[in-house]
Amino acid sequence: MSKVSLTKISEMLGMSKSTVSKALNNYADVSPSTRKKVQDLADELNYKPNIFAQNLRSQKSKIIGLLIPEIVHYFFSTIISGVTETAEKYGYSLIVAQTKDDYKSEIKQLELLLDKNVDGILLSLADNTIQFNHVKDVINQGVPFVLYDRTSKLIDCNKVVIDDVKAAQMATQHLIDTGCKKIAIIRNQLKSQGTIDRHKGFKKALLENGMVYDKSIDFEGQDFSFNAGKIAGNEICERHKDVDGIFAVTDLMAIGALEALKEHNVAVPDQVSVIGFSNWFLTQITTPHLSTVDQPGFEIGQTAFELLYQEIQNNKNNIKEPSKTVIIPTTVISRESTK
Amino acid sequence: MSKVSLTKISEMLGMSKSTVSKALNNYADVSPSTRKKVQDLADELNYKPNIFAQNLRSQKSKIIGLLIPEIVHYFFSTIISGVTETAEKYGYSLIVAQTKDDYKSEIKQLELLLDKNVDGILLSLADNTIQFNHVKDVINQGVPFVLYDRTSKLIDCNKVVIDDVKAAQMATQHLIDTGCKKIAIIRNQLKSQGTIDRHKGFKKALLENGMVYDKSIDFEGQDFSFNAGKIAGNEICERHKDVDGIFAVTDLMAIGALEALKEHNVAVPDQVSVIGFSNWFLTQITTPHLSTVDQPGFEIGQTAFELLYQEIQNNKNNIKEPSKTVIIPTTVISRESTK
DNA sequence: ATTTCAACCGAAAACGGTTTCGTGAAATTT
DNA sequence: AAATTTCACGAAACCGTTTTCGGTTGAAAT
Repeated sequence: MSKVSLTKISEMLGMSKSTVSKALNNYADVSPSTRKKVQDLADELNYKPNIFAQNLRSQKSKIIGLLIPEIVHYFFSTIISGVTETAEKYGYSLIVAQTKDDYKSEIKQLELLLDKNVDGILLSLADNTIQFNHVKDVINQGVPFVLYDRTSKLIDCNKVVIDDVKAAQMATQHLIDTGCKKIAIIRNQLKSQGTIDRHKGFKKALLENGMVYDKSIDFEGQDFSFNAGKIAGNEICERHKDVDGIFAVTDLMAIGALEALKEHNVAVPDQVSVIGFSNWFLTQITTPHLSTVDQPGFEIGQTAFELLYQEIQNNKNNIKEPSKTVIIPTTVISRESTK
Repeated sequence: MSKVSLTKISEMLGMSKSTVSKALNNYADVSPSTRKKVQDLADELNYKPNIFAQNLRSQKSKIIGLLIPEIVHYFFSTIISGVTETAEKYGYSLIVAQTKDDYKSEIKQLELLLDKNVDGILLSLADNTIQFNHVKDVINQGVPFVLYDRTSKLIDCNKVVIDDVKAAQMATQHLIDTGCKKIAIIRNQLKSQGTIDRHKGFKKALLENGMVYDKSIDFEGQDFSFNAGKIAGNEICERHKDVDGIFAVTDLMAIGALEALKEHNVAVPDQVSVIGFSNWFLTQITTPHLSTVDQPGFEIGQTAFELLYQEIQNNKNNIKEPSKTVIIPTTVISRESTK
């Protein structure tokens, strides 16, 4: 245990704990000689200030909360990684918890973080969160708060996101640029903002290139799983042989489609091109390697923390800035599944 | 802010803070009527005890530290998930940090956690950690501590692991049972204990089945990546056409080998069977689906926390138990890449 | 009428730092 | 030599809770 306290040091040296504290914290009003005496003894005894006492005094913990929909998920784990690394640079630690993509759990986890008195909170909304009083409450309490990735226009706070519309548009454009004439989309239900926006971007790209949006090759799965992608892929092989390009709103669906094409002996990309979304690790090890849109989780995490840190500083200095939204750029990554 | 403190409540009610505290904490020596008055006002004002003060008093934070070699990693993210869920049940939160599989960083992160006064630490050793004074120091300081997954016999503490020897033996046995006569192993250098043990298990299975260990089909890659697996797979296709089974010590290597076999038009599993190790998510979406050994991260995380919790309780009650090692069972998962 | 004993409450110490403010001595300025 | 400033330090309040240890009641037992 760190049994050695400030008080003990002060007693050993025969001075007051005020002086000892000031000596260690580089206050001006302590002479060089006593400063040295104090620091030497502190070093010798391997003194570490008791962080609980410091927290109580400062009402700060130097810990922030990171709330994640789903930890076991490539994209979100890169976000954890980005946040931890950046937080560490600023001397902050991270409490990580997951909402399991559930509204109720989100409320509960938020509550738990508040109970811990974290200095700030980073949140990506659960899929089925459509009411926001719980997060507005947190913000109104003055807790520094930023939303990342899954956000809502109904919440006024700092945000860091990607432009899903634009990213999907670019992905579709990539298919068009490489010669696709009839492009299908594979997606889940139009519930989450991400899916809605990607769908929008897809249609926008078609429109801008004078192509028609054909509802019969707009495939809606039950979720965004491998299987949902495979089912859609099968449909395409069996009933829509004229399709020569597929945009899937997640890599997993794209890979499912890839599997279906393979089983139907359809050559990728010669007969059909496929592009996914997110640039998960596994896109690099499929055959063929999957073209996709890079959704830079590390950078999103990094920026999210930096925004939060700014807010913490502003709070301390009593300045109030208007909320801003940072858009992290995405890029199309062209691999073997497109020409 | 939670501006309302115990002291304020006591002033409003005209009683001492001792009484208020006791009323809220269900002490016996407070009359039902005052207890009710206190609780009612506390509810009305939405009183939350200041956790910094509680921490200072109890010298506990109800936070534990989880040190991970690499966050962006399927296996380790399942561990985070298992630990958080279990910790939550016991009212604990989790600080997560990564060592990037580096000895120096491990020392530093351990130091940071101690500075935060966490109630306990969970660690999986970095690959290049071969000296253990830093962790022995932590243990000697009396901080509850358990090692998970990557451990060392040179450290005396609670551990939770899998039996790599046995798991590898079972994987190899599965190949033998499904008719393989000449089995290659693909692995990285024999440095980490995990690899050493899996290699050992592989040879043990051969021995017990009266098969010879052939050094020429023991492939050592530079790391355990997809590419290393693919390189070995190419070697097998080009120079060892009699091989009819492959055991790779990681799923990633197995998938690399799968890719090489595909490119050489070798049928899996008809000509060559392949089995990996870990049961990463991606083994379910390769073609063919990869047989593998399930390494249950969630359960490892769960057990690791429970051991730590036990240790925290024992510490509190001043009882000292001998260290124990819990072995989490693994199972062979037979999919399409083996017969 | 005195002792006994619950039941109920509060004063105060403790946890371990930080920070304000005051004070005496020394150094400097008039 | 007197007035002023600087320097170095300490006393004490403070952060908000928990917990020990008495003390004051009123009722029951002697």
